[in-house]
Amino acid sequence: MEARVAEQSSKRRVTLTRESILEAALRLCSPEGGGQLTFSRLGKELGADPTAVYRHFRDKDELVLALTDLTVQEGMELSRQALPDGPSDDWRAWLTVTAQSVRASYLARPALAVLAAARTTASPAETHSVEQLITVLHRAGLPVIEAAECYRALLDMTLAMTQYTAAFSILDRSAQEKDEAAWAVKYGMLPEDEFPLLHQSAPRLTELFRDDDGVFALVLTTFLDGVAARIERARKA
Amino acid sequence: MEARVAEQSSKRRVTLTRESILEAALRLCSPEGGGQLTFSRLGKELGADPTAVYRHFRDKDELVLALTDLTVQEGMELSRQALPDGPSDDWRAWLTVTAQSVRASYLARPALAVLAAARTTASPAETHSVEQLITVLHRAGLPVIEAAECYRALLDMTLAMTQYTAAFSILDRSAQEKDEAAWAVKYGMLPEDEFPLLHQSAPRLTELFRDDDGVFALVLTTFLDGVAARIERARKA
DNA sequence: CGACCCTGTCAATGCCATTGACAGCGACTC
DNA sequence: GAGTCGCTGTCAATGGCATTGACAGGGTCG
Repeated sequence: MEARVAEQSSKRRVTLTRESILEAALRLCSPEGGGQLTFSRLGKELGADPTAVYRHFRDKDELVLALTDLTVQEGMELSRQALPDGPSDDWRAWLTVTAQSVRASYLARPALAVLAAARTTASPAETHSVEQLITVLHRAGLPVIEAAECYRALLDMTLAMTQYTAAFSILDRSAQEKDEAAWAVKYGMLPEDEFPLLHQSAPRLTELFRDDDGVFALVLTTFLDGVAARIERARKA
Repeated sequence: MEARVAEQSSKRRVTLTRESILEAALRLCSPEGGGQLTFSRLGKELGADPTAVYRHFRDKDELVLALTDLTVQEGMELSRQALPDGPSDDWRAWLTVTAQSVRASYLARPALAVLAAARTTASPAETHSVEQLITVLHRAGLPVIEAAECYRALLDMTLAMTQYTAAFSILDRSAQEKDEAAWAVKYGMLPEDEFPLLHQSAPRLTELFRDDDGVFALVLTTFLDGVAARIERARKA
């Protein structure tokens, strides 16, 4: 390694590492990076032949898996910064922050969210966070098993809805507008006498159409209300 | 149209209709039909040239949109059969049945669920069902707007989680097992002293791993508990 | 110094959606 | 009833994609 500088960059052979590839891939997944992850783009981004990546990841699936790991991990990290060190008693804040952090990490890379699809990351990224989360729920009064179930339910729901949002955000403007227009028309034309309630709530529904974050917030708080009910029930028993 | 019979089937020109295409496409989306929707497969299924479909749908997106419409519609239809005619007072049953029906319709065609991704079907399929659903919630004590929000939240959550499940079910066995194995190992090796609660709930968590329906049921009932709390709150005010 | 492996390169394969030119055929016009 | 037009199926071609196998340079280890 004699520091032969990169002036010959034209034909210089680049050296890839697992890390450099992951980094570049994450960049590509973000909207600023183009929002599409393909081998050819990845090759260009790295200044190497697209197929060189295969030396480090068996196939695209493995690459995506590693990326989701990083992303969930980042989300958990993010939530840790926003939360007090030790397990506090404010379970609601814990769950909210965790869910929103994971969601935010994913939404920063919509392309990844779409590819990740069903892959519930196998590595309980940041196991400590998970343990703490369950602890918080348990201290609030939930039996351990039930607390674990809540954690799992919350995470899956969050991932699913986030991926859903991401998929939509990736569509080109035209498709999005097409959807929105159709939606607005349908709700605007509802005969008031046949669908009184729907007609009455139409404005709110159209408003919610493009507001995925709003819908997510809705689902989340309702879910948390459910958890609260569960906790209360457990305490009485 | 002189009933020249199909003995000349080799070079006979098939006539496509929007309906016949949709039908064939739905067939392809089901696991029995191969579980993959592509133009070439669709062409073969119809006995026509793949590109003939373009005469009836501008592109794949339009086709998929029409298919999701049909599917949600079928789900709503299904739920109507399982429910009493007029709006009853058992809002919980209503929401449960609706969610599970829509989910079932989608899961019968995992390939579609994956393609549909973010496309919240623009046509409020079976507007009557929606109106009824909101009515039920409103009669239970929820303000109209809030009832509409609940409907939207429930539907989106259901669609998102279902698509999530579908995506996983489409992976080949090997990938699924890879995930599962990694998962089990991770949870099995957790040091008990560092992660006491996680260690304790590991069996339940691994059990939930492949049980997407179980997780969905969990999310759903928790969500409904939340709705119940909301209703109670609204009644008091 | 030689064998070997790690890793980047290159050319090729096969699937996919999509397009444009063409062709049969029915309907409609004069 | 002949000509014209438009609807719709066919065919060949394009460009993007993941993936594979043969090759090659260069570093390492014996």
